[in-house]
Amino acid sequence: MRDEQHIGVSAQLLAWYDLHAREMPWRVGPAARAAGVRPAPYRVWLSEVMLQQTTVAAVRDYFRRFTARWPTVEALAAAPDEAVMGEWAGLGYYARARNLLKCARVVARDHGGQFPDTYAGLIALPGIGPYTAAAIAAIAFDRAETVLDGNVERVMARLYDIHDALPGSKPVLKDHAAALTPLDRPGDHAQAVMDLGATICTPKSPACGICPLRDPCLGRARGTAPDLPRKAPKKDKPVRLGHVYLARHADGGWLMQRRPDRGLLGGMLGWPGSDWSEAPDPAPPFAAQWRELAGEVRHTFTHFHLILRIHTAELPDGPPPEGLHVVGKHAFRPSELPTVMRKAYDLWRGQ
DNA sequence: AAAACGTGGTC
DNA sequence: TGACCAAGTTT
Repeated sequence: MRDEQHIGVSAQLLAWYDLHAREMPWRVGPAARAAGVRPAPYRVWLSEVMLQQTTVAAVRDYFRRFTARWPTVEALAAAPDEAVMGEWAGLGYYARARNLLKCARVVARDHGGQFPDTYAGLIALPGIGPYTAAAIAAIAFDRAETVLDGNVERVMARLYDIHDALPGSKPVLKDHAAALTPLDRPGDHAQAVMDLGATICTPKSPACGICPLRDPCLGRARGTAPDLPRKAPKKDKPVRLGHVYLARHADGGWLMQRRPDRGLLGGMLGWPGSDWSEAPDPAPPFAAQWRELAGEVRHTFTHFHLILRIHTAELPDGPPPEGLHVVGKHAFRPSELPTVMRKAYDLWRGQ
């Protein structure tokens, strides 16, 4: 339900956004927006997928490189898998890149290169969940859908002083967010709430003094805002060990492995090696005098810490072992490796 | 429904 | 310096 209180809050928010919206490569400027220009659905989709669990600062350059290399969804759909995975390297959550390509190919093949313009049509596509479907529908197609991301959850929990912990409180927070969603400019409203959460209503030490919603905010009035939203405690991360093997040919090529299309770092290029566990068996890809580098790579994934030992040897002539291939000196680009694999290469380079 | 799934910045 | 956190989705 939407009453005068909600209308007042969303008006405040839009007024603030018109003055303080941050420049982003996927946004259209205020003047063009006022003239009714909407961002291309392809660009909205690409940016929203990149922004899943990822900061604006990290996404900017990736977005620019992707749109320069693949300006349309048809161009992206026609790209080889390895090119897209290589361009995504370093951004993390690589299932996003695999689903991005799947989605582009469905849109190109089954929808004539046009993204569906409804929540229901969008959420049926790979890699598009409730948040992203609502975001694209609102921002690209001006539909009055309500987005619920981490920012919106935090802003709603504080604005209405909701003490129930996430994720159980999601439905209540969504109801509040929906009541605020205007029929006019729903896309700008969605981006306004998220910008507010990212710049003013921050997780720690929110800037309530300069917040456009300081008057109606219950959390601020009651002093609870900085401690909201409550969340279930996180589990601690176990430590796992692993070995990787950097085999370099005299001509400068490297022995590498394309990881299987599912699971950790799925679809990405990497070094052959052991499994990652409490007590991994060393697993050199061929028999040789392997030399263990001094030092180690430490890397933290979402759910475990990894300590990686790096081994190196010269790669002999002849066909590579089963499942592996040689990446030539000029084809090898560290920037196309996931970060943990690039760290292993950096350690080798520094020896 | 809970767990898997990356990374870099921040305090 | 290590925990927390970011414009979530999939299984």
